[in-house]
Amino acid sequence: MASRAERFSAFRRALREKGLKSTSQRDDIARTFFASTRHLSIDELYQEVRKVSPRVGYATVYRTIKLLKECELAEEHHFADGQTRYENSDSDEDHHDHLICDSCGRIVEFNDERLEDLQEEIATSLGFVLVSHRMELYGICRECREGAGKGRSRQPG
Amino acid sequence: MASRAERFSAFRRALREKGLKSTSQRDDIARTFFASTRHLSIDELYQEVRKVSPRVGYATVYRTIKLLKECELAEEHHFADGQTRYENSDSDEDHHDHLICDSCGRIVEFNDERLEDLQEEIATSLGFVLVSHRMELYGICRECREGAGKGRSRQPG
DNA sequence: GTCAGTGCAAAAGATTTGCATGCGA
DNA sequence: TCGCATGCAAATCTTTTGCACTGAC
Repeated sequence: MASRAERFSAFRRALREKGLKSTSQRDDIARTFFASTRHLSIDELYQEVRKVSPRVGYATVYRTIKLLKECELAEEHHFADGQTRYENSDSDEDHHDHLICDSCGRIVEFNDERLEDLQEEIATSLGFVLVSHRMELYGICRECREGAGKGRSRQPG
Repeated sequence: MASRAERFSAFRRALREKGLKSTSQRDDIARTFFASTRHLSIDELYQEVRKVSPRVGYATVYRTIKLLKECELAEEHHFADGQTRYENSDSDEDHHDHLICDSCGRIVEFNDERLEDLQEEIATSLGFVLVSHRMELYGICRECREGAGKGRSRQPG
């Protein structure tokens, strides 16, 4: 798993290769994004970045997260709550899926090779060549069941 | 699998039970929706309904599809293309997932018990009680591969 | 006759875009 | 210097809401 610093370098390198400029806004946004381990919404990222650099606009955050997606450093998720969220992704790392608590919003990542194999098999049997997939499990986590649903209150991360 | 007529009756019955009125607009929208086997976007549904009843507004379509969801007669999907689509659902029928062609947009439904079992097992092992899940596979269908990607052009159904 | 339902337009929320200005290479 | 990047505001796009009028019960 690449460190924050390595990802940040990868971003600068990617910009250079694309002939794009490094700017203080892009740096601040990328650094803030890489520093988070949560699944950030644009608004959360914007609020965080504003703490460091109070003049950045929404548009720049949108434009920069788009660049991060293109560099495969950010992964976009549309979970059931409707909010678009972005996650630090890492091509070195194995693919993972998400298990989300319907009560507190907690997001747990998991990886299961059997699942991946089964998906491949299903796609093939239907005549498809599998390119990607999306899978989310929704349920109630142990803390919420034991605390009668009063776990953390909807703070996905 | 319930027939169109049975679903339509189920809808009228559900409205009555909720103390809501049956109106010609609701009837037209529901009938149009039940007549489709595709995964309709709001706009597609709206266009179809307008052929039958040219004065219905978007708002009524939105409001009616919301009712259909509450009655569990419509299922909402947010596929990767960003468009919200609605599918005829049927509680008599087994749950199914979707396999979507990245090239032509074709949507194939499938069901695999092993997948369901595996999901249950994964959720349990992480301390969750599984409530629901969402799973979509993306790939390239045989027709698009053989036709060099020139299959049907982005007409999900 | 009543009150929920409808159509329209306006509002709201998320994202994108146009444009004058700023700043990195 | 030159042109891409930025910030702002306006434009889009999707979905929801307010309101006066209509129509189902």
